[in-house]
Amino acid sequence: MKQYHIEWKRAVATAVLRAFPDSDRDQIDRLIHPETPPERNLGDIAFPMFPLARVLKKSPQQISAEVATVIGSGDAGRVEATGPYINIFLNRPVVASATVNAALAASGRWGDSAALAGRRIMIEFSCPNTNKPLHLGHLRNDALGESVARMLLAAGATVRRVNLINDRGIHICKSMAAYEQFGQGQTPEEVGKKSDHFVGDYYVRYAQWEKEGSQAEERARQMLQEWEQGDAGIHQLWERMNHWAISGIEKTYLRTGISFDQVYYESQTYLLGREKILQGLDDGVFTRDEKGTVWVDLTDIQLDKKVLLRADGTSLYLTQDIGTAMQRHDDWPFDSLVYVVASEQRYHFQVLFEVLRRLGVKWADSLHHLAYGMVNLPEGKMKSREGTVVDADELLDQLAGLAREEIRNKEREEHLEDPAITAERVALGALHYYLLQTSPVKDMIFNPEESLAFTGNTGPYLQYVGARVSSMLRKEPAPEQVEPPTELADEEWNLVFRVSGYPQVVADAAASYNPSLLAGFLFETARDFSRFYHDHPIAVATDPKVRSFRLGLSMAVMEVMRHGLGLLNIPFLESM
RNA sequence: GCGCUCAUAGCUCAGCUGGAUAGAGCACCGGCCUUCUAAGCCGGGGGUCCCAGGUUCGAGUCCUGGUGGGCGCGCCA
Repeated sequence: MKQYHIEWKRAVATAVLRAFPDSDRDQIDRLIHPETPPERNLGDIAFPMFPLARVLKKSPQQISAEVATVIGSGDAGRVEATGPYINIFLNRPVVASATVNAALAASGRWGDSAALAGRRIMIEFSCPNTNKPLHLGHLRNDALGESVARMLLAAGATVRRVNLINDRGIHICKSMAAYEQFGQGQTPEEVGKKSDHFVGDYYVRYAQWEKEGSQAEERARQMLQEWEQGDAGIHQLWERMNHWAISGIEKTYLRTGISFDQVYYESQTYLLGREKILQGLDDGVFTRDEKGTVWVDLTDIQLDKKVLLRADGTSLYLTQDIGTAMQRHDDWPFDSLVYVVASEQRYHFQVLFEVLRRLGVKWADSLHHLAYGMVNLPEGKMKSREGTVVDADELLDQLAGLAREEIRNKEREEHLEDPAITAERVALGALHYYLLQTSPVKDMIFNPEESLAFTGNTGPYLQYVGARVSSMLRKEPAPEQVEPPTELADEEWNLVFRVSGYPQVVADAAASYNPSLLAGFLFETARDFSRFYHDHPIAVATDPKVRSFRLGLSMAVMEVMRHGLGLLNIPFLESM
């Protein structure tokens, strides 16, 4: 649709110049912008004339009337002055066939663009701890990271997904200490438990143990020291339990369609950064106090004083992040690095980026923190201590179970190759749509009942529309290309608009790292199609020319749905 | 206390760079399956867009100041 906007803006600007020969072309260009009229019967593209009123010293109504007369209507479209607006009615049959044919010719790639071509973008997300399984918060992080990565790819960028596994530190030692104390050498296989949950149970057990006495904390701290000193026995235990945790988490990734191009481990990166800080100290960017602690003073930009290195020379979270950022840029020089991390860490990233800037890192301004809000429950915050944390695997099981039941209730089992697989995909669609429909910056309330609903503005609704189109096109395949129809109903024209505007929506959503823009667009597209499907015969239309066009249009819509759902990591279903 | 962030229908959320009567889903009420999958479609009620100023031809959208919620302000990560 963008092309039509540009074409018509040019036409309107030219007409303004002709109607008002004294006006300035550049100024006119700046003052007019294409918009979409609130209602279809007002036109397809609108140009408000308010901004011109001042420079042309005439009322917007007069201007639009005069300009509309100058442009006149032609094959490309009809022009109408409505009050202060110039409204354009496009030539529906011409635009419709051009749009549908472009989408069909793209053979599954309609929506891809070169908007971010040539840009190398690294995106970090997930970053789990190896002491417990993934929970609902991780699912939002993963959904966002994966979806943004896919959108960036579609917009033409070269993308590298990275994960940073938090596999060391006192919290990891806690589950290790509890296992040492109570585990009796058992393995997840022996007790028949998913291995990350097995590890997580000991993390929970540790909390109990800690309440019972002071031994627990002492042992955990001691363990951390032993680990850092390279104690063989502790490292063996550490590796064993990390393996359980990570392999379990990877199963969840596999199940939810999450993947990475490179995985970093904190145990291998936590020492990085120290040298860079010392370098900065030499360069006078940082200061060292009498105790030997290295500081950075950011009070001049309204931030705080922060410690970069402890007096004993050991690193902190911040130190480590400085190191990993540099390491990553060495590993894979990027134009931009996006960190998908909860918004509670905003301050940390401000400091991190500023410290890198002061270290003279040229690409410091290319770093971006994609901060997303918390996931809360209707009754309030998730609290691990109160056991209200929603476990990722359990949630997926629950969703899949309900989807399975729904399939049974609708008597769809005999229509499906494997109802269990379909149920799993519906569950994933419900979850990902639910998590991505809200703007990332906002906190969201995860209402379990609502997330399990399969009607209305939900992932399964989008999947259902896709399945119905697929089913129809299986019975009556679409033509490879369509002829301009003699006329178009509003329901068809709405869909042409959707198909036409889709690549721009993907590019915008990618550039703003915001999958919710795409989610909203796909829902509206699905709704428009449902209405079209309800109101007009498609495969069963009697007029072969009408049938052919509608099948082509349906195919184009299906391509949009398939492509778009893919970007949201929602399985497209041929049948459900 | 300081900083960041959010505030739109009973509930959950949209509202693109300020533009024509503020939208959706859920819930509630009422219609539509001998017809391409009813996980659907259509209709109805329901809103001082937190408050007060300001900028503008025009503000849910931008600015300032409040109010309320969330988060942050560790030599934790």
